[in-house]
Amino acid sequence: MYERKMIPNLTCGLDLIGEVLYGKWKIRLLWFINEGYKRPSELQRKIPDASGRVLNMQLKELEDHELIMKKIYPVVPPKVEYSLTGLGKTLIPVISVLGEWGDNNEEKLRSVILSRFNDLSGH
Amino acid sequence: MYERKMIPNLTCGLDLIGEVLYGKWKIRLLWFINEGYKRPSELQRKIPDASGRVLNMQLKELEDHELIMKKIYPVVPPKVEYSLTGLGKTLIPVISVLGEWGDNNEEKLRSVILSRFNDLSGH
DNA sequence: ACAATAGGGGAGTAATTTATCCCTATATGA
DNA sequence: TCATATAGGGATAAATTACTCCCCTATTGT
Repeated sequence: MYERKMIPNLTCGLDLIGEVLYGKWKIRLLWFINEGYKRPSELQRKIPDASGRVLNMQLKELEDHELIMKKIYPVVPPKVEYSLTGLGKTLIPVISVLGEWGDNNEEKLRSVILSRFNDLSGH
Repeated sequence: MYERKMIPNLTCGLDLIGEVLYGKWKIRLLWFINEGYKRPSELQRKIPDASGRVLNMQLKELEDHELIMKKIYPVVPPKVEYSLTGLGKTLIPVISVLGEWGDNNEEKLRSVILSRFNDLSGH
């Protein structure tokens, strides 16, 4: 397991939210859990670009940060369900704001993001 | 210069905003530019934990993504001023929402973030 | 006997991001 | 003559994140 070597700055609110949301799939995981996709296999099907291994690691971090809860049913084959904690639920409107800004500026953003790639392949 | 090998997914608004805000110092740079700290040396003084080199690279990406504008004065010693574009300005309320969530949950967040570090050093 | 299902984990590696070190240039002031 | 301020960049190292491969558990169904 990887062990961090640098201790993060936690001087302001932006540092704090950054620390818990930074992670390629975390926002999406929170979103889908909020929409009712609770089981790891369901989340995996919603996010096929990520491996199960990686989703699992990010879910673990979300759990450690107390944004989600994990319920393990003692059955075979195993059954697990995630749900948002109180803290996690308060993050949903924040994620909405992010998504809305992206949606509102979709064309412009897609254009500027992709133009950097075109410039690179040009030489 | 590093050249990306994987093309990002840009399927929804969350992908798009993630692409332009992902970067350790970017949100802070936007925030301080909005507060009126326009020159590279001023920004460097506001963010002493980052090297000038790194800030410069992130400023360049913000500029490529058309969130900020760069004005170069042809004087010696050189003078440069950054300012938010129209698109960049619309991001300020979004960043506010992020910061407020962090501020509102400051104690809780600090606690869960740091407890992971304590657990690690425990063995 | 064997595959399928559901969740998980170790080891190793690839991709990416961030940091460090050391240069460039020019004018001003001591 | 030498340090300072100002903005920047190349090369490389370090840190971090994400991925791939292969393994384990136990039960149900074929």
